[in-house]
Amino acid sequence: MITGTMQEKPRTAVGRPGGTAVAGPVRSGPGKRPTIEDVAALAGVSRGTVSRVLNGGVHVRPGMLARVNEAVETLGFSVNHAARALASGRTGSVAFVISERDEHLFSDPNFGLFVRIFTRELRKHGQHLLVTTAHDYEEEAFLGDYLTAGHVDGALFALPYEGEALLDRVARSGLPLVVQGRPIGHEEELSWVAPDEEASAFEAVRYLLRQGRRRVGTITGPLNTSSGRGRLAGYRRALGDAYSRSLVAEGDWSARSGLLAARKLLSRAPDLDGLFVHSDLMALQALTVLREAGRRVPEDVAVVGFDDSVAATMADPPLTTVHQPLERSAVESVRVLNELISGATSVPQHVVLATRLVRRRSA
Amino acid sequence: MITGTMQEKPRTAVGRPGGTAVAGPVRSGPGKRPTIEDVAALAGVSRGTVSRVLNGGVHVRPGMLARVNEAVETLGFSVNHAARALASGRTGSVAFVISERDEHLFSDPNFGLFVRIFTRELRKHGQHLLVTTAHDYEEEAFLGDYLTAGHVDGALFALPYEGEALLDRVARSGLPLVVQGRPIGHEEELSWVAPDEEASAFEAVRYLLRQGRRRVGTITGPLNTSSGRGRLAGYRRALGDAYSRSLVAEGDWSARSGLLAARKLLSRAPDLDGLFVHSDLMALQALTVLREAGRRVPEDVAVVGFDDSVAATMADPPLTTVHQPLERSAVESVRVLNELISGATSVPQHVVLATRLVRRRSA
DNA sequence: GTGAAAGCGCTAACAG
DNA sequence: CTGTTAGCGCTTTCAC
Repeated sequence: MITGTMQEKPRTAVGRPGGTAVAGPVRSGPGKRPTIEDVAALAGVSRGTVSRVLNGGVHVRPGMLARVNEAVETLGFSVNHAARALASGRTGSVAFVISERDEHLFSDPNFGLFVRIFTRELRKHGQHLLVTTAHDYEEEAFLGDYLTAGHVDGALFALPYEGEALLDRVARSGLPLVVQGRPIGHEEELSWVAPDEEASAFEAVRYLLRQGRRRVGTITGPLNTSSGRGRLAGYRRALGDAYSRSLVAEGDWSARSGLLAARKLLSRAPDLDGLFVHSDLMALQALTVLREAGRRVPEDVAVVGFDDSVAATMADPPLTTVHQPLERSAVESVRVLNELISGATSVPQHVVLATRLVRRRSA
Repeated sequence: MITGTMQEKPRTAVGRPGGTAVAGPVRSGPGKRPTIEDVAALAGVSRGTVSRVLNGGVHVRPGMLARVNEAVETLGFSVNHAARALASGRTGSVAFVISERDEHLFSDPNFGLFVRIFTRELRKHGQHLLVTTAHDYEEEAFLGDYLTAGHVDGALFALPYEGEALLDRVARSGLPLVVQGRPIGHEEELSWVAPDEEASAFEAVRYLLRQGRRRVGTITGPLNTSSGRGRLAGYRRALGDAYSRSLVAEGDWSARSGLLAARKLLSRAPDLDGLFVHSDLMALQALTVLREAGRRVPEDVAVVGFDDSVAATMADPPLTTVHQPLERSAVESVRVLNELISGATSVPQHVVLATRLVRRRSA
């Protein structure tokens, strides 16, 4: 229930008529940014020399260098990006492209990690990271305009779903790009970095089987993603003849879907004694369902999750789960992207990273 | 405990030697993007006409327009951003600047909402949103380079903490900018959009007092943010003579800090019968602490949170909380920013938005 | 309406 | 090492 508006005036907009101006460096003209020419004039050198100083100062006498830097300082000069990009053909920035039809990614703790590592790695090459998003078809087209207009030297794509139109378009434009995760339908012609989903799942399920579990179910991620599919494939290979459709329930990474899937599984296979869940978040829900159904974990049902998230350590019981080398993944992505940008490599690169099983109490 | 590496090979990098080339539009030269000149030649018109078509097609005969568009299509042409920006002085993009020393913001559900609304609003003006971040001092300086180099026409700053150096620098560069939340120390000279923190807190606490609560405590946000300070000020004003330092505990928005603060408060003031918490997340922890201490909510202690987050509805009992008009806030920010960019306004704008108390079961 | 031409501010190749 | 110069691709007057 809502009590109503606390404050009657819906908005107060207050312009400040006089007031102190924001302090700033000396400007040559009113509202005009100083150019490299202004710096050259003040330092008493040529435009070329200033440019050299700006680009690392190689082949410049220390004396000149100091004078130029001083002029830059007093003028408050900073390079005009557009001019530099036009002349050099390089922009010095890279986009992290997130096409999120749902809002999954922003609440994903991995997302922040990726941004952090990307930023750090790119900075080593003097590159800036721009996070760009699209939430629907129109925005996707608009973002496509941006990416193909030469704003960036390359793009890092977040885990795509099958048939993502934006990925197609940008790939066709020739912009160097690296995908996080296997891009279904583009495994060959695009570069990507991904954990070994199939092997991870295979090992996780084998681990359960070796403990004598005979009825091992699985709650999958969405099957239009390579993660969901790859993990299901590994599960299936590990189970072999013991595989049965009734042991599989599809989730969509969300907590709610995990809850529903666990219930479905339990009703279809009441003799379930093992469970491999494609994400920790869904696994946590499964734990709740199992408890409510009176099953002990791991005594009655052993559970393995995926992600090695913080939540996994705090679960009751703490979750045995698959750890992905996310940092490594981000680092490799930037490395590959820069090889593509520099032209050091022209063929698509595919990097598969090993995972490891983190054993805790749930299995 | 970690069982070890699942897969021996740490990485598999597979280049694709032959393979099919990525399909793409016709290119004039090898690796060269078509220019406006190529389009002009193909359409049999001048460069100027093509430019006009590209910029809305006003003052161009329909026939020409169609021919040019056709040429654009067959060439797969898209404008070179750098050249356009250099010639026009406008970039068509706006940065959302997030200087997050801790990782708070990315896990904040509000963050995704801001990105979504900003993107939507900017698109109405043909502008792109770039999310940019800095995690430490060096990255902040690097981001400052980016923002002051003319990459963007303006910047939207996420809720800043006191004395944020980046904000200072960018403000001094003259780049149009709007801050989300009152920027402490720059209230006058910068433009900002913020909820009425003081009034919100005042009303929330008065609501508790009107119920006959006499010992109302508060768990604050960090007191180096305007939110924390403003809400504390409103609390204090509402309490009047009943105010006491022992009723105040500072948190930092994190769940853990809420837990600790609630415990501290309860031990310092065992007769507590009301609690105003500056965020729902911290309030949820307080509920747990109160329950563990054997206090019933709301019978023994009435609790009011802040944010009206999803978690508030699912709390036990559902949380009475202050709803902020985040969407409105984002919309206003973009509006003000564009007034600044276009020059329609040259004085700083200050927008204060009303909030409303959402009454549920906890108070 | 349309074409021609003058830059936007910078880099990079070339002399010296 | 440093100055000179020719563009980078586009917008935007200015004539016609």
